[in-house]
Amino acid sequence: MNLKEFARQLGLSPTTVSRALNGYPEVNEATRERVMAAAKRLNYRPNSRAQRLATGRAMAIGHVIPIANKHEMVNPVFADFIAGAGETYSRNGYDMVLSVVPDNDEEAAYRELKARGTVDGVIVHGPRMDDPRVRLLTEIGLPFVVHGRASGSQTPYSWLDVNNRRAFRRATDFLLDLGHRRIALVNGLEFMDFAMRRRIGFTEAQEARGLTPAPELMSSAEMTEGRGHAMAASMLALPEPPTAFLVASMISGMGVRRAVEERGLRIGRDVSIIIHDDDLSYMKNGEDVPIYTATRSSVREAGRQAAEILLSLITDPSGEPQTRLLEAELIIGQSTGPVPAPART
Amino acid sequence: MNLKEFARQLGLSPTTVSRALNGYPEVNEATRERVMAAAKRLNYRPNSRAQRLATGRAMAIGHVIPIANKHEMVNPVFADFIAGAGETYSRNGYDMVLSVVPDNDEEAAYRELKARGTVDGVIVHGPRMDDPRVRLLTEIGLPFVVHGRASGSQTPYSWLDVNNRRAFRRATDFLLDLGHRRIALVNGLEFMDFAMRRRIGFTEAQEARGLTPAPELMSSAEMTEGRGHAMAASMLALPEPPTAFLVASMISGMGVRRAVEERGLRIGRDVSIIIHDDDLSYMKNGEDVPIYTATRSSVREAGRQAAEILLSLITDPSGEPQTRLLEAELIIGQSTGPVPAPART
DNA sequence: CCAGTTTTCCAAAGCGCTTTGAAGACTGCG
DNA sequence: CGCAGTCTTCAAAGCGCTTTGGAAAACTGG
Repeated sequence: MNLKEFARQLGLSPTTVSRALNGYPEVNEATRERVMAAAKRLNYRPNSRAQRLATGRAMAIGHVIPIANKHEMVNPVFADFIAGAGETYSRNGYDMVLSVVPDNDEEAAYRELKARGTVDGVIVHGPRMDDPRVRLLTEIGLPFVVHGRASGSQTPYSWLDVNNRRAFRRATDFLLDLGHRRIALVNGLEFMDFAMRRRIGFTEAQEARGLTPAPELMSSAEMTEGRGHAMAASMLALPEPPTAFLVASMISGMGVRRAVEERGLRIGRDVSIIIHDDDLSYMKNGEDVPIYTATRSSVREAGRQAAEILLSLITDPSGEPQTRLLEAELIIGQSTGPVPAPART
Repeated sequence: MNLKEFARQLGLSPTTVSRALNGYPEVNEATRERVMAAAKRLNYRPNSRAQRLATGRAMAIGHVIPIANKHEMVNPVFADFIAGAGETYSRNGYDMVLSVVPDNDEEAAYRELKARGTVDGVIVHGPRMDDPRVRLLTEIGLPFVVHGRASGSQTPYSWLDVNNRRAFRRATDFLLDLGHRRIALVNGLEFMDFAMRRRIGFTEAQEARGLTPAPELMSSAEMTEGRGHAMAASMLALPEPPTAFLVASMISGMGVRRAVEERGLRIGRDVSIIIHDDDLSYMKNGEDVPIYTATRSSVREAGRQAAEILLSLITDPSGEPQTRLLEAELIIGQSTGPVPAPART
């Protein structure tokens, strides 16, 4: 059923019906109700393809997911971010379109999205330092919001980020207050902007107390269970092993836990662990009592808010870039405790 | 730049240009090359909104993600499935559109997708037994492929599934062969079709040897670390605790591991664990040596293949429903070993 | 009761593409 | 040279909606 036929059945012109459906004021309230009721009854919905062509808007937001040629991983926070953003989109009548592209085609993917008018804007995921996508998108004029930040970008741009530096600084301070001096950093890949900021927070906290972070206790790799395990295992094998770990994610944290337990050490007593907790729905840090002490910030909420920013940018294209910095909370769990008496060795 | 203007610059009619671009035979090869070259040079891309209206095809596939009113979790395998399906879509010029909807609106979401013509087909995720979506989609005539199966459905439909029953039967047999007799099942929610099949495989293997599975060793819940931990912890506290666990996912498995270690038991020696491994890119079961013995089946590959089936269904709507059953492989890791001598108690 | 408003509705022109039906430009053959 | 047959190109009619510019109808107040 199309508009023409639907209007005919109502004895109205397509114009009036369209206006009634879209809430324009120049239609009698009684008429509008009649139209609305009939639409529901006859299950009429305007064809979205026609609507998009006529209005010139795609009513869709793009998310480009680059996949490395072989087995690059899908970012595990992705699902939750998407869920959050999707809520916002649905509420506002937008669709979410995902493009999975080989990572060397990413630029082409954005250009295509713009040229074909498939979406009205995009969210940029996993920004690196000085990320080229910022310039590209600014140049081609496709509205965007970065989830995270791209330090070093010349042009201003919209972003939403967690205050990673402060989060890791606070976590480090917490460990220092517990007496820990051999604190290890099990970081994500440090060309990622967020990981770089976390390292700065980690370092700053120690330097503020006149301490120098030991280079052998700072590691960075992909945030998987396996890599977390490997990094922790090798550090625990050092002559002066760490008494505490600051870990980039829940998943790496599980690897660290495994490494600690393999050495027969007790978490929270022999070794303390703080993780960053993205509050993923399928990876809860305990039900009531947190398992890990953690810096927590909901990535789902980040998705919701990033989407809101993007939609407002699209609605009002003249506006300034918008930025939003979320604070992580430090939640105390069972994985931390005072530094053990230096009995060992 | 639109087709009309682009054609004018080339000194051709829009008709010819359109045909050249779309590979129709009735255009001179020399002309086609000239058009192609110009398109690249001037960066012309047909507007997808107009194309979709004119062709009557959406060139998009929908994935509906239901979110329960409060904090329902996002399925952790979702990201990898999407990545796999997305590869197939991209290769074939299709977009992927995700709809995040409150779970009580799911039916309405499908109806809307159909009525508005936003997508050409959908993938159904997380089927339950006798899933109502199968009938709904058949009824409204929206092509679909189920990821998993919906046992009890009357009408035939297309699906792609892992042979969950056989996988769990083999895993159980493997444990039985190692001498285990107190084997626990830490299953997913059993109104989910895949979980129900796994339980059948688990039970069958034991019954085939004249054994009766102990009811107190069969549990089912959401597949989270926390729930896995809780189920395992309570079973380990039984007077006759299990010597082996068959676990529905890597994540639950981590909870089981934690419970085992909390009791001071060693995995692979005191207690064996087999998990089902979806081969998620961010949740690898070890780099070279598998951490867990596991039934493995790549959910990413499932995504790729399910998408292929759906596209073929769309291309040839007259065809029969297609089904595909993937076998999981049993891979041997470090988490299993012979049943310990009955020294305990 | 009527000119002037305001309200309510409509005809028709797009949006940028694809596709049908037809015409023009070439062939080869008698 | 003329014509049937084949290639190549084009004009115009949609696809199903929104939106502009009016016109008709329904209210106003003097």
